[in-house]
Amino acid sequence: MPAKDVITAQPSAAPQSDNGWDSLLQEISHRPKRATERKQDRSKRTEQQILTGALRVFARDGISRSRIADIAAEAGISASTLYEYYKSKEDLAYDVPLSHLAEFFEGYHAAAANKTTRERLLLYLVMSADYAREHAEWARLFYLEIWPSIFVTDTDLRHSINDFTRVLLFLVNDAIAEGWIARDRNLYETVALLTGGINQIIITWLLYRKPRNLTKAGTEMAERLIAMLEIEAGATR
Amino acid sequence: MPAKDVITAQPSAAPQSDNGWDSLLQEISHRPKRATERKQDRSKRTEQQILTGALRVFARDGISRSRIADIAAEAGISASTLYEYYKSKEDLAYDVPLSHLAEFFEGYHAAAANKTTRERLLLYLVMSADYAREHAEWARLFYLEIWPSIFVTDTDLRHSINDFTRVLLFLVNDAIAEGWIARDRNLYETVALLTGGINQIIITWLLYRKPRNLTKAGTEMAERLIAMLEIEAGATR
DNA sequence: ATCCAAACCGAAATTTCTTCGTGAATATTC
DNA sequence: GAATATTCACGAAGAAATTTCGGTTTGGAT
Repeated sequence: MPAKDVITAQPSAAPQSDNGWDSLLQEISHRPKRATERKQDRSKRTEQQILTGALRVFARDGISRSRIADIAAEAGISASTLYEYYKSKEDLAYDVPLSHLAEFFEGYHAAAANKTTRERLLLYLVMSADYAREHAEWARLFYLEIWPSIFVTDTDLRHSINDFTRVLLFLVNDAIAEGWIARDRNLYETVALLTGGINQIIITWLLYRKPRNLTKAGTEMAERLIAMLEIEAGATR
Repeated sequence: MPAKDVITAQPSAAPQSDNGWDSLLQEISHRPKRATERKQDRSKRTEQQILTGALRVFARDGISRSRIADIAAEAGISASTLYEYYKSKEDLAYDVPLSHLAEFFEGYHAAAANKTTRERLLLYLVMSADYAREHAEWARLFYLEIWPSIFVTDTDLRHSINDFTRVLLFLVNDAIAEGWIARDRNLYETVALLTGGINQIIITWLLYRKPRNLTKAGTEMAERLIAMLEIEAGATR
């Protein structure tokens, strides 16, 4: 079944291509962890402590200023032991956000079940903002350092970042098929608009703690964006 | 004259408060350079060569991976000499984008003269994208490393980044006064929408070179954003 | 031409990341 | 449950980069 079918499918009240949806979210929230799994319980614990400590230190000092020695101390191990787990500081930095991303997608997948496309889109934007608020350290690392970094070539991470966009692409596609987002607008431009709008709110909050209430602001922005797209579709119909 | 006047002023065909506009752009495009000016011609040349070399190396390798020795080599000086000019690598990284920013604001100020608020807003967004295209190395450094960095405390740079938003705030304020942007919408949310939309296009271009034609995509996005705001204002009037 | 400050550089110090050899802890096999 | 193998941990040494320091050269005013 060519991907084009998603675009040319018939509009319907319930979101079409639910199979595509579930398999997409399935794939996204269960991306394989690293190939080499830890053998002993002790080291699974240590691995978790490294990730926790690294997240705290990276978020506090930024990747560049963070010191391996500090992270190791947070994790209660020596610096050299850390190299048994990650081959470099960069490698560690790029692994830290992955588990949170999977968690987000998993939570979203569950919350979006049995919803219309419009509700799913709204929920996605709202949950993005809300997850950033709930996991501010992670959000700092992810939105301010990882996402914009052109040097993220680590494939797992790059995939996960692209997944963020893929979900939106899927939903906007459905919305176009359902007729409430303008068909004659560039698909990627619409996605950029949605991503940009919500991310800008998140980034501003991370940098300046304004707006005070990120959940409220994210919801407002999400509702406004969707309403605008609907009006636009109506105006050009 | 309190700042509120900008908000409560009468709508008019030509943009009101042109004095405020000119003094804002004036201030923005002529932020003071560093306090200690170089004394000899030779070192003014060297300073320029450092900035040029640093921009190239930072854009190519990223701030973190860039080496002072490489930058010094590009500038044709020894590494230790570089420390006569900048007290650290970070310091240098944060100084590099400043002159380009001033140049952008200066160019915009000239281009925006004798235009309506709507034209000015459109021009601002379009020129932002276009300037990034024309100065891709600078844009990489600025949009992907500097802007999102929470650790930019260097006041000059922080000011300049905020200036980017201040111009939009000013224009949206005028547009609200003129009645073509909804008054009942949060001002900062509208600015976030504009900034986010256009930045997302720029960032995607920097990361993936898509869309191919950034100027065209930026123009499309800018026109769409403004049209949406106008429709929104009409719908809620 | 002389003098002084500014600019420059090589070498050394410092800081941080990373590797390596070895010993301790844990799991597996008999 | 002892012997063996594997995994995990660490201190010390090595490597790579930033930054400092002392002394030399250069530019420009007098």
